[in-house]
Amino acid sequence: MLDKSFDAAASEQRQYAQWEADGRFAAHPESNKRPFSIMMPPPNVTGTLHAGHALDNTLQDVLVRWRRMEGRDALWQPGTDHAGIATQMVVERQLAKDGIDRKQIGRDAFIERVWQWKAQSGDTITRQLRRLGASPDWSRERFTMDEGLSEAVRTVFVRLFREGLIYRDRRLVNWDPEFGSALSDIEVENRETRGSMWYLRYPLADSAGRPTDETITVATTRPETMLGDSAVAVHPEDDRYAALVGRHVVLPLTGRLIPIVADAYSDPEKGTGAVKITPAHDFNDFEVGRRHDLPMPTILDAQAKLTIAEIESDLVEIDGLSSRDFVTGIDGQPREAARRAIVAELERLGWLERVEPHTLQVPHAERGGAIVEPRLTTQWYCDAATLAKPAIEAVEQGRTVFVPRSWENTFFAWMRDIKPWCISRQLWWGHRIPAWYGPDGHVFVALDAAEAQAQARVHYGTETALEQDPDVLDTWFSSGLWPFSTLGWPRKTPEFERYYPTDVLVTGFDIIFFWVARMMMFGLHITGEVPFRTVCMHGLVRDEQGRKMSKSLGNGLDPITLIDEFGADALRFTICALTGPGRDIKLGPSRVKEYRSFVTKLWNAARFCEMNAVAPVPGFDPATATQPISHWILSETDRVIAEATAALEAFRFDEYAASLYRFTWNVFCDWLLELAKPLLAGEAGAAQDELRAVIAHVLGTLLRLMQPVMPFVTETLWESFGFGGSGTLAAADWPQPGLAPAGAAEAREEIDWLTRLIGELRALRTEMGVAPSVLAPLLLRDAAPRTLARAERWSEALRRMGRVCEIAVLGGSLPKGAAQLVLDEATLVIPLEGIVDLEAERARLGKERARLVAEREKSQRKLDNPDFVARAKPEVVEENRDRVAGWSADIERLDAALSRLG
RNA sequence: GGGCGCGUAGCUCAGCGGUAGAGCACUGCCUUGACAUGGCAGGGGUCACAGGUUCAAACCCUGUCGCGCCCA
Repeated sequence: MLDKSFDAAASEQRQYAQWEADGRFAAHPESNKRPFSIMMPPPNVTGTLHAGHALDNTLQDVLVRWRRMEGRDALWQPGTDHAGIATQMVVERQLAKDGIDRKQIGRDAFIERVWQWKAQSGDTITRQLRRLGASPDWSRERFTMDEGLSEAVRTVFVRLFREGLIYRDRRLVNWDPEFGSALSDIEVENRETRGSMWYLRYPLADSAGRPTDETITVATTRPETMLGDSAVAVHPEDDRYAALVGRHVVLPLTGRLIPIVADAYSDPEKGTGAVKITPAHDFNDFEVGRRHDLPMPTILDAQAKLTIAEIESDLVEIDGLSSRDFVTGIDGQPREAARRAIVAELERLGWLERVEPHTLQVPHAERGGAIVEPRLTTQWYCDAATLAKPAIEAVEQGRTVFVPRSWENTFFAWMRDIKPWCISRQLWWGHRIPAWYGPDGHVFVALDAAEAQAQARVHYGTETALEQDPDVLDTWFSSGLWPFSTLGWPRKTPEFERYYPTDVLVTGFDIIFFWVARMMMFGLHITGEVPFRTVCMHGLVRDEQGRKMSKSLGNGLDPITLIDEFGADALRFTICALTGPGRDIKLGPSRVKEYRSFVTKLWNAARFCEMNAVAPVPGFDPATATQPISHWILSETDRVIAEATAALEAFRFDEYAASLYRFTWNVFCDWLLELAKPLLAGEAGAAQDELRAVIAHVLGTLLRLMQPVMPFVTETLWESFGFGGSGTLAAADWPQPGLAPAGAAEAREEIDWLTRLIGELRALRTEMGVAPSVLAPLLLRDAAPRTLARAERWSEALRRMGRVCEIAVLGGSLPKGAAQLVLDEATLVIPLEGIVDLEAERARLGKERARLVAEREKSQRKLDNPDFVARAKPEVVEENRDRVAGWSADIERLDAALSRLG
């Protein structure tokens, strides 16, 4: 006997353990089934499950569980990411609590600490994924810093280096001064910030290089960088400044002479139209500097402190304009302090013209939040533009398809304008770059130290000590290899042969650049094949008000709390129900609570079945069912199978959930079980046996359809009903339509008639204010023999659901105080003496008549339009003719009913 | 500034060329023997706005307004 309510917590623990013990999640590369593979986006190894993971993994789990039932050999590849910056930051903070700096303990000891931290917290998120019910093949779990995956990283690095697609370059890079590392473009987020626009006057120099009274005013948001200016740029077509191009200005504070150059980068509309050029501290200025071959002095160091080393020798003392003492005095100041000092000094000397409030975009490190500083350094780069071409083609040709398709535009836009990818990071935690340097700086790139040493021997002709590059690779470099490195590549493995390219990637659009693009580039270049055939993009999880979840708002949702409170099935179903194509979802406890009642509804429906001795009948064939109710529910079941399957095929998780919800609640519970009640409570016999067998069959089908989204409650019911042993629903067959036997169309019509009749009766009684306890006769007038037979057949259901006490044919005149209904060819008379008032009934029928007349008008107007009849599709015209005819007949019957009232 | 998306019932959203829908919320009735985590019935919408295409527009096109995101 089923408990009064579903105990989610107990079921979850037991079922999950059972599935794992039975190896239900395992891929079978040796099998001859058709493979189906999904790569789980690897979460941060030391992270915890957030709402975004819950969404992403629920969708993947639904797909995987469904495909397994379809008989595919499914590989859902799990694993975790070492998340270089994030993880190193966490461990550094831990050390900082004990007052330790990582440099004090050294690289090896620090890395040891990170591994310890990983060992301690590394399985948190995989445990949490289990709570969610996720069913990846845990036996194949991988970590980006596993030896195999690290070998893949080295192999790819060496290969790309040899192909010239990885190289070292000295150029401007995004620098995180707090962390002391380079970042890639996309790890920087621009935040709108209120700041100022400073207008600085620079004096023009005469031919001897001395300052004159003439000045040019430049506008800048970063006055402190003026010490590193190497030009002033004006637009080539800006008449105001045409005469000044080629002359020089004397840079205040430093006394250095810098040229005025013409460059289209300068926008005549902005500021004064003249802009200071600081090539070592601004990306646009860097390009201008390259075009005009300008010097590029660096004036901020790795900590973003002022450094004058590169300008010191050029400092010139000019009274009222520049001062060596001032400049040397602020050497080593943080950039903010340096700015204040420089602005104050310029103002004191009269070179600050004015200051205006100004909002600007300030680059911040995506992780950590430090203000990013452009900095001139030598880093390793990957030639992303070259790698992007085949990736773009693959999507253009549809070898990889985005769902929804519109994301392809975002992908194209970014890929077509991709910049060199800075892949080196000045961190300790990560894949160390497989490059070694000789004493003269010559670089040897090799799979390991021994191979590098061998190269050096050849190069130098003698044994020479080498030093490995201290830097590590961007984390996304290794995650870009995930679809094949997890399958054993670069070794030839059966897994790689079988599961690559993968079928689907499910991920949020926020990492389309970070991850999807990199996997496409690497996958195609390294293996020659796309990494996945379909990319299913979903949105972000927001809170119930639609706000982005953030630590600062404190509105983050903990999926585990939701699971504790409402059960994993409820959370999973909620996620599916809310996941429209590519749209953000608004999630919160109230939404999950809403859908928990659906889990409860299913449970109670099953309980009812159990109490009525509904149980699977071995060998039962639905095709042998004979009763209309059986035919009807089997054809409804066919429909839900088709709908659910089509929805999953189209990645429409919302439609999948909605079709299950509708069928379970509005068909199975509201009609099938209600109509079955009198039959189940009635005489035993073949009809009752058939009905029980059919209900059991439908319930079993329903459990199978729901297993992917609600694995726990369905598995529990599956076992209790004896559909199969414990934990076997996950391995059951996916239902196929075709259950309804011949004659189902007739049965559909009959049950449709019955439900319409009951609906009309209920509405009428409510409108008349008839208490449910009062039963009323149902008299049929002008009813066809078939209608009479149907009414007779369903008399008990009509009694219970329509509150009808007896059914009879009405030939003569209308009884006193009777209400009338028009249904198809028949008029139904419901005598309710003492309740129905003649005037009220007349008004009610009149209102109904008016409604039908209005409906008929709409269609008639169309038919009166010759263009409509001539041009509309014939079936549409026909449909409207039918409607008009139907309504006309109904109106006639209503008129008859009205005249009978007298 | 460029691109993408969204504006449909109080809320969350589906529908994307042929009679405006669902869930939740709301109102009324119902302690009927699966479920009050329930049942039954009901109210509620110039489908942001303005043009256009079409026999027919929430749906297609153009523009406007508002909101969001991404890229400069």
